Amino acid sequence: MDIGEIARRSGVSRSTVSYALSGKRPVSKETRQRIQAVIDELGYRPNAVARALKEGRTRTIGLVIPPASRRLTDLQLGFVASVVDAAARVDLDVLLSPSGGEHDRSFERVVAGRRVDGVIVMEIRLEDDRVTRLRQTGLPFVGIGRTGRPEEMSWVDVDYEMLISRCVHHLADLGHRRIALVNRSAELVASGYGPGHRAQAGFLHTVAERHLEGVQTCCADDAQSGVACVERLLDEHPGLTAIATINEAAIPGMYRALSEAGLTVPDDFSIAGVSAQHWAENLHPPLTAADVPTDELGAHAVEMLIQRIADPDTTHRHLLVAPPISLRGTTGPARARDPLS
Amino acid sequence: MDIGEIARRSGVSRSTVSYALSGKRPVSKETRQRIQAVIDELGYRPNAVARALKEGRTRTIGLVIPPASRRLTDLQLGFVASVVDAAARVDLDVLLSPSGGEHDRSFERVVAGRRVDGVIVMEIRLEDDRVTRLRQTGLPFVGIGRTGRPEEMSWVDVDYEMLISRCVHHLADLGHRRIALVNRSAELVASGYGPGHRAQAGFLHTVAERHLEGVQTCCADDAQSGVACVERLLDEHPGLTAIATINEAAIPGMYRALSEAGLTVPDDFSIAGVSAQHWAENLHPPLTAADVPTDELGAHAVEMLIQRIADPDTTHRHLLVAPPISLRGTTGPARARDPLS
DNA sequence: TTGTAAGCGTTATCAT
DNA sequence: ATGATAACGCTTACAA
Repeated sequence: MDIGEIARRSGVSRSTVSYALSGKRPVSKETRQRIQAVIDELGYRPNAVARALKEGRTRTIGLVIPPASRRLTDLQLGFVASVVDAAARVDLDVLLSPSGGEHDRSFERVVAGRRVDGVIVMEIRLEDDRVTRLRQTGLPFVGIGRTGRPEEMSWVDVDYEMLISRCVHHLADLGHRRIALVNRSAELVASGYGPGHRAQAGFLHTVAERHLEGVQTCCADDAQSGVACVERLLDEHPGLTAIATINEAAIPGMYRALSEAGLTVPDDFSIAGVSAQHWAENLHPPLTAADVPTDELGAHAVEMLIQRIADPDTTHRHLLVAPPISLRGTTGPARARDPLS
Repeated sequence: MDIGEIARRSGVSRSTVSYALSGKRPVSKETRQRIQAVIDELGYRPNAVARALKEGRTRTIGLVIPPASRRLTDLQLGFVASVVDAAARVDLDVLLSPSGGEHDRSFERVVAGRRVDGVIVMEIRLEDDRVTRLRQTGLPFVGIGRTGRPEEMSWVDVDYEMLISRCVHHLADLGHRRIALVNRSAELVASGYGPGHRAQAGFLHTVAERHLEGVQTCCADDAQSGVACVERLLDEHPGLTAIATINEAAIPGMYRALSEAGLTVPDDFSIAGVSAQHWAENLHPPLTAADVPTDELGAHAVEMLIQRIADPDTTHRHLLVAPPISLRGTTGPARARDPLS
């Protein structure tokens, strides 16, 4: 059943049906009602594909997520949820593209095949092939995260440099002198993952500024790795009393390793991080952390994208958030660790 | 730039370009190379929308998820990931539709607008409007979950009835006599959520069979509710020594409430559940649970859907899994609780 | 081996 | 107020 069918049955032309539906030109009340009756009877709905072809837009946005095979972190999930939610609110559909690996067939399909009006890209690297490709095609896009030349694109991002710096300051204020940064996975950081590098930068300059002893390490995004990471840290750096981290997925493991080493948090050891709010709250003990407002960021990304789709030549907009650190249960005054315990 | 542009520049007709691309009819080596050169130079990619209109299929499947606003459980996330993954593997894109609430505009758009070739629906109720609607439209679909008349549709599902029954048997074998079932939220169950009802059925008949004292309760899908739920349970049923549950999101809260009540797991209290494997493993202590193979289920759902798309009239297929219970750290021999402690 | 042309279901520009 | 008709970009009979 197509628009022609409706036209025939209501005794009007196809254009009249189209106009009755869109309201873009006046249609007499009687014909409109007659058409509507037929539509209701047959349950007709315009074919979105045909409309997209004709109109040159799909009313769909692409969301480029990390490959689904490796589990997404809670923060990433928060972004996905908020983008989907914000898009649904303005009647946009979301096409998922799990990309970032090598042969991004899905990415190419979505982007080069013009299946979408614009794209939101997650987990951006300082040098990012997908961004390069998007720029080539001219398809409007917004990053959740930014490249090394951030002026040249629209993005929303978390100010990891600032946040880690604040964490370190906070820990230093509590008297901690030996502090570790637990970063995301080594591969991710090596591949130029922005937050990893910026967290590192924030860590280094604050450690220097406060004359602390800083050690940084990478850790894969899971609890087991968190355990191994902290065990190694405690072993190699007996004087360590605190951790700052952007690796939320590893935190439960850190807790475990600490407690198995006989250390209580926050009495013997402090942890401060960057995380999704509900995640931080639901940990036990609840994590002292900067709560990333994923909802706000995702909604803004969608809004920016819509604007770029409407007018691709507007100047780029940026949103960098540095939420305050919420004091919860994992940071306290430094207490010297007995290297033999 | 369209296929006509490529045709012009290579001095052939548009159909030749199309055939050179699809290989559906032989094209001489020279012309093919000439065409390919032009394509490479201009970076041409066929417009997926036009192709979809012509071919009558979109090479896209819809995935109907619970509204993104209320957080998805780990199990749900596991399904989403595995569907996206399985679809990507066979070059299908996934269009997300957060539906199930009241105003399912997104669902209507996707389904009635024929934006997809088929749909996978999550969180199916015993009576499900979306299933009814899909049946009306004739669009191929597969459920992750099943309605009250499961023969009439294709689905994959977890045998919650069997699994909860096994949990209860396991706990009974360990000597527990007073056992609670912690279900999903009251609204969900009231709305006819299949797993909730089937878990209940399994619980009731096994409790009867083993002559146990069973109490069932609902609990929202979050840690806080888990705390409240267990507090109430301990308060109202002093003899309770074990819980069986399908509410994974509430488990961290249950742990907390138990430990705050001075009860250790599994020495004083046992818990057995149904959950995603990594979730069960990463809890502390790791949860004795039936590990739902989300990967297998998601992949099967996609495979079934592809088959139904290819031949909408094949008989319905079903996959009901009842993974074994993995013994981990949360179940042990019953020990009488001191009602005054 | 290649070209011509119809048609997928819309929307929108002309007419009337 | 309404109708005829030309696109949108592609695939695929049907011809040559």
